[in-house]
Amino acid sequence: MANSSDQKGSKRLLLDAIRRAGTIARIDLAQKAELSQASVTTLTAEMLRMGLIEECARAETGDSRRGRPRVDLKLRGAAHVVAGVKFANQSVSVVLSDFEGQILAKLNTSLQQTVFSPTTLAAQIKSAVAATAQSAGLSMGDISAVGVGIAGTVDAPAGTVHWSPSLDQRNVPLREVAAAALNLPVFVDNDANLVAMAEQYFGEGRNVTDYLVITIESGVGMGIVLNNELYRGARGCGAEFGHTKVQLDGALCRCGQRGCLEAYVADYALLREAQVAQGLHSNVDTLLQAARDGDPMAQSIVHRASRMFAMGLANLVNIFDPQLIILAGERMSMDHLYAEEVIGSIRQSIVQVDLAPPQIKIHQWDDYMWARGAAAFAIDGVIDLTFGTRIEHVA
Amino acid sequence: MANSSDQKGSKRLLLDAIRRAGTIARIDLAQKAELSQASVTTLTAEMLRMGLIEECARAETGDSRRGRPRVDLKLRGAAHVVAGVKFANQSVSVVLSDFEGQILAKLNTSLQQTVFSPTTLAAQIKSAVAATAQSAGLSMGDISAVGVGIAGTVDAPAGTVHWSPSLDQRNVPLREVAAAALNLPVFVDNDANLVAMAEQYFGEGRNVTDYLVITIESGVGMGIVLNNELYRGARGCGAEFGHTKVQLDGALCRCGQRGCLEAYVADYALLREAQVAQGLHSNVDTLLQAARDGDPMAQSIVHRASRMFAMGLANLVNIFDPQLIILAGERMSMDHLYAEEVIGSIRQSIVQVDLAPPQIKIHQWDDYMWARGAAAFAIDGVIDLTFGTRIEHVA
DNA sequence: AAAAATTTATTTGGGGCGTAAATTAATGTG
DNA sequence: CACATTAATTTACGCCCCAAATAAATTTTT
Repeated sequence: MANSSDQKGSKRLLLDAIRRAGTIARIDLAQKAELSQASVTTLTAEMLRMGLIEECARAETGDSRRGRPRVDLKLRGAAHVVAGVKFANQSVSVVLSDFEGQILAKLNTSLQQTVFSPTTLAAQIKSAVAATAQSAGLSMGDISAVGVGIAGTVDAPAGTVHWSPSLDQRNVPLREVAAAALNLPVFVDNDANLVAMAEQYFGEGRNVTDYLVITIESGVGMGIVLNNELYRGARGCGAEFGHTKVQLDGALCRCGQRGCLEAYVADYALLREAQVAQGLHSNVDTLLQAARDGDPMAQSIVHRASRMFAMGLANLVNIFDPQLIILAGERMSMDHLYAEEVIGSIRQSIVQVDLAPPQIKIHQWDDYMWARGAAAFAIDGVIDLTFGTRIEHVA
Repeated sequence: MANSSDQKGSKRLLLDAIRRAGTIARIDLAQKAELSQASVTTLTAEMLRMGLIEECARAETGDSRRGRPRVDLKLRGAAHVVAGVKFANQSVSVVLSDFEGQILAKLNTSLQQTVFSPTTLAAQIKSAVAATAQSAGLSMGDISAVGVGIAGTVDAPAGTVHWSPSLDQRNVPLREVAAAALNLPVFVDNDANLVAMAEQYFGEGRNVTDYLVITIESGVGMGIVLNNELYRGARGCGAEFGHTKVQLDGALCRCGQRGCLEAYVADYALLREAQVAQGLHSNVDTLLQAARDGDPMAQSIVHRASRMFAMGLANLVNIFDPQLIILAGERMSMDHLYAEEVIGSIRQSIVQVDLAPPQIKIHQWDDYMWARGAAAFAIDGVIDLTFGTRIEHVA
């Protein structure tokens, strides 16, 4: 009975510490990972041999300490190339990343349909990845793993998609299907979790153990990282922040229920109000501009959305007491929700204690935020495969 | 650099498994704990020698299997006596428990004041524990550890109380103070967490890894257990479910803010409405009785409280997607919040997926629920001390 | 009743992992 | 150049857990 996944393994621990630090000397690594210098030497030597990390010249800081100089270690970018795929409603975006997280290529492809069968969806992923690889002068054979993010409820450990707006079937074993099509290891997760991964690997979550990541796309998503690990809930359908209720019998939501946060802050919610109010403002940008220009109706719409959003966030603080909340967005059209006013409002709605309230950081990403998260997920998977901490399901 | 607390240790793992199972044979233990039979033999032998567990005759179930019969193991009750203390507004309740969780004695003492200095509070604890011990024919010397639960914000790992309604100072190192007074190891935690511990050790949480425990006393409390461990948040002031907002600019709460769940479902909230409505119903019981008797005003008050409560719980499900939610209460006066109607309402307000929704269990405890939780906390602490996984802070 | 089969528990020998302490390496200082 | 200092490596060892072999205790078969 091999204890398959309960121990992360010290190598994994060190690799994570190196990634978080960027570059770090062995002696500091020993301290951070709470291992002896001897173990660090042994384990890093092995990882050097495996090509996962490399030594690098120490940056020329005027650190004229005497004694044997430290030698910094860093991840070896060339160790692996992974692809991150975000499957959205209208498009597929792909990022090719090296092992350090450096982006080698990006590509966004628009889709002709919105709903696919599992095999055609896998084929879409394959062709998108192949095209991206080609643009970087690489072939599929150069890629070590593919991370796929998709909206819906996903059982990530199992690799199955219980339901997704992009799939015409339920309970699809997407990891197997895609792995067979691509002939590569594939890792699948809910798209909100991807952003949390992106923050953990490349963003604001690098040196924090417990945090929440909130995203606003067309809906409102959340990723929960506790004790450095993604929290997924019992059925893999937790973190549905967008459908927490902020008003009894409130506004009608896309999900069919009433009073969901999403029904107050999402694009469609703002536009719904805008139409009633004036019959104009066909898109969110013009609505927001009107609010900025002093239109009272527009201001009222935006103001209520902000307050509802602040209330939802304050509830999260009261429940989780996280170190940090990251508001991750790709569009500035949502900046009314990320304003200082909102953050101030949150501060006033949380339980007051002596201690400083959680940090709230706004992290603006580009359009490839999700795909980068998928790439992070793929890197994570590659490491697991390398150290045998995850069972592979590849054809 | 001893890695102090990152590994739970296999002995601890086995002990927990034995506790959860009640009685269990070694071979099943090996499977549950994912250890080899060899390790189970070795480790249980050691724990038998330490007196923590004991073999017991197999219950006479008609299991006429052939082969060497299994020998069940169980916790050895006599291994330790611990005290659990719940410090409430008007009273101190104490439970003396053996290592199995069997209650040896209980005692409730009413208090003359509500606010104490740290040393007098510690003295109160000491005299209450001593009196309870005496009633069971025991002395302080027979007690291995004391768990203390207190309202307020508590940093349990550090043993400090940042703020409590029972203390006249802030940031009190209550563990040290009480340990010095009692000359025993003391463990302090927030009272809401105690109930979660009680459920984990003696209640509905025994065979569940991820669950929430909701309590209603004068306020609304929550304990979060994730991955078999109490989640405490970054500052130790999370899980403030009672102060999550369910209504923008809603009813005024004791905490000074508006729209808190507590301001809709707590005793004082119901009575506030009752007064406005009719000027009668001086206590919750008569109000509830009036509602049952068909009084429309009373029904309206109770109905709204139920709906708000359901909304709050549904939000928790949407956020955590737990396996189980336990509604733990000591009084039936709150049964309107625990009714089937509420549970049905929750089911309708959560994100709908194919999978079965989380279980919701109602667990009615007696008045000593909190003190039993404190005892569970003390047992946990004793085990940590025994296996050296926690640093002791005793005088 | 003895032998065989079956199931559980223990013993044995060994391997992996990480450590403390000693050693080696590489630098600055006087 | 000796010496102090700091970092990294090597060495020897201990702990923990496991697979396999063995022992123990029972039922079934003959």
